[in-house]
Amino acid sequence: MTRKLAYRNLPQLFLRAREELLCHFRPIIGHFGLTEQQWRILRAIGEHEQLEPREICEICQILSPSLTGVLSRMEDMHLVTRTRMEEDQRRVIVRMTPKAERLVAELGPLIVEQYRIIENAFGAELIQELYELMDKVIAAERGPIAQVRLPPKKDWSGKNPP
Amino acid sequence: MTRKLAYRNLPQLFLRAREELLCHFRPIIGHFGLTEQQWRILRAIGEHEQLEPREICEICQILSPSLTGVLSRMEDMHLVTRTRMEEDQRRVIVRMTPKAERLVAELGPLIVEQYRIIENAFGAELIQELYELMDKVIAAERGPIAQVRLPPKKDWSGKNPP
DNA sequence: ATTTAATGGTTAATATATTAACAAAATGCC
DNA sequence: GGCATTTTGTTAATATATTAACCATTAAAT
Repeated sequence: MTRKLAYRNLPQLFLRAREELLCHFRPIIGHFGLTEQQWRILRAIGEHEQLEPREICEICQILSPSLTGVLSRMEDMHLVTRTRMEEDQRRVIVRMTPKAERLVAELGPLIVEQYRIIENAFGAELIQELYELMDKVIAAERGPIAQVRLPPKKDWSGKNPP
Repeated sequence: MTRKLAYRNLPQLFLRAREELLCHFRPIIGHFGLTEQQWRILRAIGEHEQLEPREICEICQILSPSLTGVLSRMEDMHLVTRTRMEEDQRRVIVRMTPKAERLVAELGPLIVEQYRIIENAFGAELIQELYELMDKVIAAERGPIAQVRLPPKKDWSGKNPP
């Protein structure tokens, strides 16, 4: 049990906590032939009627190059449509197809129900505290955070024996 | 702002919170030519001297098939060694190379320092609360959690027009 | 009116995530 | 001893993540 480093690792804990919850939703989403990201996107569009890719990126925490592929596949599945804007030929509008709306109408309530089950299991007050703390982490106004000074670069990843 | 669904989404918040922290470490890790997962693994081995793949999976929150590739690449980079156990030919021991130990010796303190900076920016008490809540989410003893009943499967992902 | 810089998306290359299927070694049982 | 079962890792196929480079369009500056 030699611990050479302090082992506190919040990002890691967030990942585990996320998985602790997600594992109860994954079966539902998968049952409908969707991936987690596809569902996140449908859900986001469902809440806003229509969105532009960069908005989806922000809401769903997906990077732009990644989103391109996801949307493309969802288009192939006839779940969303992408239409270029007239006034600004760079921008794009993403909308749900009727098919996707029917899907969300079936899937959505199951997710909500599963949330209720989890909230009961975890306890409402714990869930409440979590929301509050997450808000503090995410939405808080903080000045810019300093970066430690980095040493000059060496070639650590080189494929030559040490 | 039509919200057809309740929009509470804890897993999503965990993801954002994680990114809120991780973005301050990514530059450091990248500077040394490592990926986030590679660093997680080195750090884990650094704390335990040696680990078996399934232990790494559990500690680092990486699935087995994914780990196979990561370890393989780290082996190519001469950062870790994989040796099969004599007594049980299925199992494997993963260790750091001296090169990796030097890397950790340089990288580790920078991570710790960056943690201190972040802790200051976020406030020690917030960080403390986060650790406590995460423990409640992760380590808590809870009975099995029910799953909502799923409807019969339809072919939502089919590539035929609705 | 040009030139320049910024914006919104995409492509490319590599790394990781996810699910299913698989293979070999160990374990338990008869 | 022989066979079913479990355990540990891996392979395969597909989806997403990450960084860098790129391209077309628009906005800004001269």
